[in-house]
Amino acid sequence: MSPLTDSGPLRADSARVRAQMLAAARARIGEGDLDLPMNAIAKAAGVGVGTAYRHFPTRQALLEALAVQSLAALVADAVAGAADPDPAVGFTALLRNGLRLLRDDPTLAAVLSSTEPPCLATTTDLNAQLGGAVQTILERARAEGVIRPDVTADDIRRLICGVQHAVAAGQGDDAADRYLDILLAGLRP
Amino acid sequence: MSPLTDSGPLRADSARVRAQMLAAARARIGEGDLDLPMNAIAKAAGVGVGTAYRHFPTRQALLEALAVQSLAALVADAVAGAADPDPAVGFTALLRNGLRLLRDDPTLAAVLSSTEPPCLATTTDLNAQLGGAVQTILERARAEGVIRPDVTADDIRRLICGVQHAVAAGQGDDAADRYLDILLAGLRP
DNA sequence: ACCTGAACACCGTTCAAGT
DNA sequence: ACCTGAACACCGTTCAAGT
Repeated sequence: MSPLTDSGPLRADSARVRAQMLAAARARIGEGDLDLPMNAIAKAAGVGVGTAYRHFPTRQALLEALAVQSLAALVADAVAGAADPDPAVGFTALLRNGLRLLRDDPTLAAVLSSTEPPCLATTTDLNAQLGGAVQTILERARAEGVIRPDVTADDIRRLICGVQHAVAAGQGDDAADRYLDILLAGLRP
Repeated sequence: MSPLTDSGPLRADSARVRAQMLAAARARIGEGDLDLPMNAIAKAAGVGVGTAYRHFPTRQALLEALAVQSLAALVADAVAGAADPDPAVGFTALLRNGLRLLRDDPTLAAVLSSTEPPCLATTTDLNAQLGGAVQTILERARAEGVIRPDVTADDIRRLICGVQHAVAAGQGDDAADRYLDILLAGLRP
């Protein structure tokens, strides 16, 4: 069973290698270093480069594996938002939570704003779940008349990534809340 | 006179090398290749790598040199917008023109959304001119009551780069106009 | 079967040697 | 003075050889 199928349990040592690589990559990212040299990560994880490539054939695959946690959290938030009694509250909560997750995890921003199709089936699944939940939120908000009628789930994904980009294009100031507010105001009908 | 001072005329051959490098870099970018390998550009321009580095000590310097045209055009647009009889018109024209220039020139996006200070004095100058003109536009629009009072020139820079990012995070669709509209609506008081 | 790491190609950057 | 390109360090990626 290849790790690439990402279905079924891995052998114990394979899972260990995978975890060590992810930990090494996260350590690098934690130090602000956003690019992930395969050679360096393999060495830090104590495995040969070939083994590293067997687990993550491309840097994008590694990036997606790192982002799975945050992406799953975002899906959970979106599902919760879709079930909120007040559609407007669910909608604003989605944007607020999304922006927070994007700020806390740079790999999520990389995965969410990528134009390429995902490497991992898990990412594809989570993306689909996210799209479904966001669409539900939008339909309910639209029925309530609290958002522009022409906004799609894909628009929301792109716009929230754009706001994150704007927030990141400055020093650690109070921009996040203000920009989120501007986006919310702009999305009202 | 070193080319790095970017003041005063260059010797004829130096100017030729510079132009050849910029042309080679633009050719690469034109093919969608956004990173600029110094070795490859030096070879394409027919000069040694050392000479390439004397002209552009870092890739950021090369990027800024490529962006100067677009940045100057944006400054001109902003100055024109600041002189518009109708502050609201000047303001919307600024955002519209800015987004168009960002879409047409990927190097402008790289330079405008960079958090690092510029390499070239020219970039610093143009940035300052741009900031001044945008601030004038904002003050006039604020006096007219057509924008939120707390929006700064830096916010505008970051937000327009964010919208560009959102536009770029999709296929060639009609997103640019819609996202610009959302931003404009969000910026109203 | 799986893992290793030498090996090849490539890019950034410097600097001794040329003119 | 200025230019050249060999040279060194580094990273991506593959694959023959080991276990």
